[in-house]
Amino acid sequence: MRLIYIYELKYGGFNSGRRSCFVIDRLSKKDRHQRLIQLIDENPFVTDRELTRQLKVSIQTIRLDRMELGIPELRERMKQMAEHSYDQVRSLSLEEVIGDVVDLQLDKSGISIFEIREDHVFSKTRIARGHYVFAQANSLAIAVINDEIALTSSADIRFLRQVRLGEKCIAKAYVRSIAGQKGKAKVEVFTYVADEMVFQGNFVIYRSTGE
Amino acid sequence: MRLIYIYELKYGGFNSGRRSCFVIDRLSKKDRHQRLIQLIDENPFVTDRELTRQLKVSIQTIRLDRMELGIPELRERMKQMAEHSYDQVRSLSLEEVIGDVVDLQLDKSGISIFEIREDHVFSKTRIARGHYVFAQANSLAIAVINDEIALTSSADIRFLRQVRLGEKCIAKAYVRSIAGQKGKAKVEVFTYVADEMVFQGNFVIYRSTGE
DNA sequence: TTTACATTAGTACCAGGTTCTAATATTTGC
DNA sequence: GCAAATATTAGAACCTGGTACTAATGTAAA
Repeated sequence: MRLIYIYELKYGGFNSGRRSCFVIDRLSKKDRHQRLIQLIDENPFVTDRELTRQLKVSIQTIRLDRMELGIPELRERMKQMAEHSYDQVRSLSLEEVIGDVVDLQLDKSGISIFEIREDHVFSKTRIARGHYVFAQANSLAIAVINDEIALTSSADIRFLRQVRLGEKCIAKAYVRSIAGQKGKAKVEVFTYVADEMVFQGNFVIYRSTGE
Repeated sequence: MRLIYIYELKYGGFNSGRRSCFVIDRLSKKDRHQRLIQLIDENPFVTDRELTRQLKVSIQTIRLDRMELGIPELRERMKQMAEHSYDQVRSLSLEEVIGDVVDLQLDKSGISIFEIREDHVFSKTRIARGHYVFAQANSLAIAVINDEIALTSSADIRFLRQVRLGEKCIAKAYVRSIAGQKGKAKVEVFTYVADEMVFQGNFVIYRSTGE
């Protein structure tokens, strides 16, 4: 009985004391979650310890909240940002000629080889960025056209399977139609890694002989 | 004397044993430093432990080397990269990546700017190579998808008019559908030079949340 | 009042280090 | 050939920013 009394006193005391605190400082779980998301969004470099100060709850609560919200720890957040920026910087320069043309029969067909290196992959997955595979095919499609000016007009492409670091892409282009003196040529390109087709594209190439 | 003798034996033994190791496995300090710089440059996410394997020296040596060369620890490197990219996203002026992302609303839309320079054009015509315009759009389509792994599955693209040296390409991406937890998202990208649309693409992006 | 949920506390453990001391290995100079 | 200088390795204590887990306690709803 006495214990209960003490508890009641405690409750009462804290209640009247805290209730105002509640209104001013503390938030409901939902609101705290919202605020947490906002704070991390504003500053992704914030530690749990700093969050406890701002939200006035224990560090365990912060961690439970992150768990529930699926927000990774600071280091993981930084890592993800770093990887992202690394990928961006990496994708810098597409070389002038992408792939080595090893065979070329103008207006008929061509073959080029392109090896996927560090620069061409996403650092996390080591899978080639699509535009490199595209660039190889696009360059070949243009090279195979025997014309002063040849430009890609449109393309319909499929990435059939991911290409990984170290793999050699062999692109084969076939001219399907040339369409007269001036106009559009259709070129089909298939890219293989070993026997496996990894990319297929139908290119429409604009061409104009003379000027 | 006996101790010295033992030492000499040891030296001799290790020498003849190690000398070959030296030639095959080990490098001089200078060479190791060069290699260390190279390795960290190639993959900034490498830990000291991984470096010990590659350079065949103890972890203490790696750490002394980093100290001498002023290379910070992995976490600090990641932090710097993260901060750099964070600053980049916040500020408008960026390096020449394949398009500078100036606005990004994940799973919604994004905008990137890419200026066509000498490197990006056919020297003869001064018209941009198609794959650069494609790369800008492709990178943006992937960046706009809020996912661990996002890869281009297929694309349907149109080059509406030639883009010339010095022109600024403004690509706008819109996520049209996300298709659940795992699967394919559709992203539409329009690239403009001033008011004129020069490129349009429909990308199907493969995405996989978690792993 | 009992039950369910929310919050807090505390412990052990981890990666990937720093900092320091100390021993040993190898090279260099004389 | 030997001492001094330099290079390498080993180990312990400590740090940050966490995870994973157990357990107690506070608070609201039935």
